Amino acid sequence: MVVSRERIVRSAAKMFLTRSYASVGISDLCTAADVHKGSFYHFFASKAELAKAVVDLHAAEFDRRFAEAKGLYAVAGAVADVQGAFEEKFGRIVGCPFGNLAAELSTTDDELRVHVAAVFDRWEKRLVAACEQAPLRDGVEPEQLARMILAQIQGQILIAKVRLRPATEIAAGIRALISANLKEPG
Amino acid sequence: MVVSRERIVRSAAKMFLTRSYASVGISDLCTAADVHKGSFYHFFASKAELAKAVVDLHAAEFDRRFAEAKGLYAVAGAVADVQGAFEEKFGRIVGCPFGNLAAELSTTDDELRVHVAAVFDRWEKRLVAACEQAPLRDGVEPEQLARMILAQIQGQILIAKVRLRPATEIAAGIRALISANLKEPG
DNA sequence: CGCCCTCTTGACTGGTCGGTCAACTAGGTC
DNA sequence: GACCTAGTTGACCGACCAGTCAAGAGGGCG
Repeated sequence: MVVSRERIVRSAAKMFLTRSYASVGISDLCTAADVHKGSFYHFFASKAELAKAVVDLHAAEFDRRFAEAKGLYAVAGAVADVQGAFEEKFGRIVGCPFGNLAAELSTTDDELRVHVAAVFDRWEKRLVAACEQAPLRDGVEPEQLARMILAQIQGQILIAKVRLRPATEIAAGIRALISANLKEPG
Repeated sequence: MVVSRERIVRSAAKMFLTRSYASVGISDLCTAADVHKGSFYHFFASKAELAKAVVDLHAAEFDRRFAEAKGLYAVAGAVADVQGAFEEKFGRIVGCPFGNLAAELSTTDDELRVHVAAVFDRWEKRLVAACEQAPLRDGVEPEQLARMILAQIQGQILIAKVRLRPATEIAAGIRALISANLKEPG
């Protein structure tokens, strides 16, 4: 059934977020997903392949949320919503699913690195589009601002994770960056 | 001798940067540091203790660099210098030593998380001081801007690592953030 | 019924992991 | 010389790791 594969990916997504990639063993994972080892390797050639599938799962979820968000501030809101949902589910900020995996694996698993890079590229493109439609202050380039917003999102999330700060603080930082670059801070 | 302990920490710092914490085994490490396992455990109670020592090593290096940097733009320059040095040494952006370890371990090793959080706190305090002496645009709070700069640094480094971009791009993002919040962009 | 195919089961493997240990060396001190 | 301490050596440990595999279950289809 499709169900088993999905259970595996969803369990992995949860466990990679609350622990880390390396600290989750295939056996742990199979127990959590109520699946046996052989089944796991029926669906995935390796643990690394699973990581890519987890990225795809999160990317699909993010795509859905971002499609609804119109305007720069809505992007900040979408990030805050997602992080807030994680916070509620896990009791703390657990980091960005992409950023976490990228930070841990991008030096050792180039395929995953490229996979995450593609997510960031798509994300940035959408930000550029939103920037182009916003009333930016003179001299502010949409591409430059989009990259700054993406970095701000990743940085705020990482710092909130390390400091155990609430998701609301993440959103505040992103909004402040946006308003600093608009003609009429809204 | 003191030399052995130092060789271990320096090797670990290098290997954690170019690979990751989990992917470096104690045996790998001992080989690289030309030390035997027993010696390692003479100096460190566990691998986790080593991680803290590595953070301390990097923190000392950063403190030295930052002490010289006067003014907000100098901070951006200091970050660029450090990342540029890593880039030259390793042939690519390998990430922030603190951010990398924090991202990988802060959910599973609370002591390390606190250790890195302290580094960020000190770093931020210095940024606040620099912001207070800078001609900020009206309505910009030094504390808020300092947190944004810290997040921008971490985010830019992480994204550069994932995308394999040069260190110069990191500096550009940080400088753009600063100039967007100054009265007279320099 | 027999055949195929997808999915499942769980025992198994070889290797690596972090960590332990008892024996040893080398200086310093009295 | 006797003793202490700091550092070194490398064999050793049990646990766990990612990954394998042969056997089977069960549904669809002729």
